[in-house]
Amino acid sequence: MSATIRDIAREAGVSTATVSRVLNSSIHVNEETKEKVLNVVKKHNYSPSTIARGLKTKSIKTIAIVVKSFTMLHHMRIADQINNHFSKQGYDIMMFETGVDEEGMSLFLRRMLDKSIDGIIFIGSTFQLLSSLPETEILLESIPVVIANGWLENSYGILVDEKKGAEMLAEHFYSRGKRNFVFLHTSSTESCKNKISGFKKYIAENKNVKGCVLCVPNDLSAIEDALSSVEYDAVMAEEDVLALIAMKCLTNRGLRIPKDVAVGGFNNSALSHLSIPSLTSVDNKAIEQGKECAIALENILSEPKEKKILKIIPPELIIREST
Amino acid sequence: MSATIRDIAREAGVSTATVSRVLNSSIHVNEETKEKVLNVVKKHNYSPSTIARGLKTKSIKTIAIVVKSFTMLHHMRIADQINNHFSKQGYDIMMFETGVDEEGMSLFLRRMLDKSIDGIIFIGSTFQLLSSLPETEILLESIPVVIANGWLENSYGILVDEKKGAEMLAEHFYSRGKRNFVFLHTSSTESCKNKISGFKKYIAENKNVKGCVLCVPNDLSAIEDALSSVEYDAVMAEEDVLALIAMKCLTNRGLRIPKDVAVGGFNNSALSHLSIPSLTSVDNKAIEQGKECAIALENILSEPKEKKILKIIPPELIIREST
DNA sequence: TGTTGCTATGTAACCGATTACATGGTTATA
DNA sequence: TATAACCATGTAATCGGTTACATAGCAACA
Repeated sequence: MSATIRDIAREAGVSTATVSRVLNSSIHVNEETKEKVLNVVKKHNYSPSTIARGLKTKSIKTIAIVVKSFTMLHHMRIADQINNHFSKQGYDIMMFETGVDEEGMSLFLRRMLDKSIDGIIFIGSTFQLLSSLPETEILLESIPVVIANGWLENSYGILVDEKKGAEMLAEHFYSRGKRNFVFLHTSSTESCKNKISGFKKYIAENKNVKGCVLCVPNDLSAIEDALSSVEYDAVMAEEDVLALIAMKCLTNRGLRIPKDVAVGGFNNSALSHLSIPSLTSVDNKAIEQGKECAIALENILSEPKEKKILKIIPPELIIREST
Repeated sequence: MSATIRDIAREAGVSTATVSRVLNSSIHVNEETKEKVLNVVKKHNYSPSTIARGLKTKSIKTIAIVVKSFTMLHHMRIADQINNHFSKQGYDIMMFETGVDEEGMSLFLRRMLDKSIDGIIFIGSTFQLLSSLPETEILLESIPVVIANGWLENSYGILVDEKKGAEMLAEHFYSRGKRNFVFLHTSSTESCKNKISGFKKYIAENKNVKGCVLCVPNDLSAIEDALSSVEYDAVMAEEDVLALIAMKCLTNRGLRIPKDVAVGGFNNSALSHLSIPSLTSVDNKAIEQGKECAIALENILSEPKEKKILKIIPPELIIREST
């Protein structure tokens, strides 16, 4: 259908090697020939087949981004930054949504290997589970890998200090006069565990503060029930959306926010300044994380030796009306 | 690094053709040979290179999804469905985030052509602009294209009847006793224009209803100003997030929702039942749209003749506390 | 027995690029 | 003038698969 390098070569009266040289401008080519070739190229709107090139060069200039779900906004914000960075450099982005079961994951990793993908970025602490898969070792040997919000030996990890974030939020509750905290969560990802450990640490270090951790199913009435079952004056929710749900439950029960109960979440998502009252949230720095991931991967691509690095980004507490 | 078909062939004592046949099970192969080959394949964890195969077969089994931004949740919900559908069939998903300027778009289309991509799905009415680009014609001839929320001649379009949705919401305002509407928007996409035309149609057909359209910059204080400048008892916002912003402004001014002002949005996003009060919204059927897109593309892939079809999905009004 | 047909498999061309190596021409150096 | 060095370009192998065509073995049929 569309022209091949041979067509161009024939029409320009040169060999395919010369056409290739003109296009990749590696070695010097006579100006005249160069121009002649470029004219034919332009005339036919020719652009070399990525696949054919990839077969020889072992690179198809594409980065894989792996997320648990396309609808997790926080992760997509990270992906967005990665895309911005790499599309400027002529890379394409392949996106994978993986279930979290180990079997699906193994299958996925194996598929990854036959595609000559240049690098992989996993987004989300979910992918910590990679460490337990036998395929992971082979993968790490063959393809540069960066993980956002997680870390594996022999890979490059970008983390936000979520434990610290939880401590900051707890500290802030305290400064508002609250003494009886609840940590509310529906998942039990690594990320959530980190937050819980920060929460518990704060409580342990401040004897006049009480606190408990509530794990609830992701369901409005279940959350309502759970929140009615204990006493508290501050709720820390695993994530902004969950914080909004909590706020809704509290408001329904006639409690005033932040007077009766303070509420805080994580991620500083777009929603947090839209709710009424607006939501205090720990910003987990999606944009920075995305940028750092992209830079990290780019470095590995150009300097294949550097690996095994862990970069920790400090979170930031964004105070709004809910506390 | 990893084994090639020749390695497998040698070790199994057969020719590469036989290995290929075993793996693609096209022609019948002797059971014994088949088993022998499969053993070697399993032993080396061999899986054929997608690229090498693609060079010959002109298909790399990947679908491109094109969106304006990864952070547009409504579009990502559609993408999510498409991914679910195609990953089951062994396809990979390449995702592109494009600016909306024509130049970037042209460049993008050209790049698309050298990748032997099996099909493209554009998500969003933004991509209506394709109709004005010269490259589009070539693209449509060479690759199956489906558009969600838009339509081009010679392509397959999946649309939600947004005009109707706006009328439904207006009708609903009316039934709640409201007579003076505002349509609030920040963008001027095709999608938004459709909603406005439904809004205006309703007003034109109901003489005792007044209404105006406010176009505002996407900025909290600008929206606050705009909403203070006119009189109304119902606000229809282009999109749920904008509706939430409007609700926030109204609440700040001491207006009660829905008693003083009713508010409705579009997309029935996850937020809409979390706000206080929860938000009435026109469900634009992201899940159905995604599924229909995937099915449509799959049909085109198997029956290349069928094209030029337009499928219209009816929206659904989800009534909540804000009206 | 000779022809036909079928099955199982091998041989090698091909997909469309890149690139190591070869070549021929020109210029600089001894 | 012979040799080296360099430049511009062509030739052909190569990447790792698929597949049209060839072939060999065997059964069936007239």
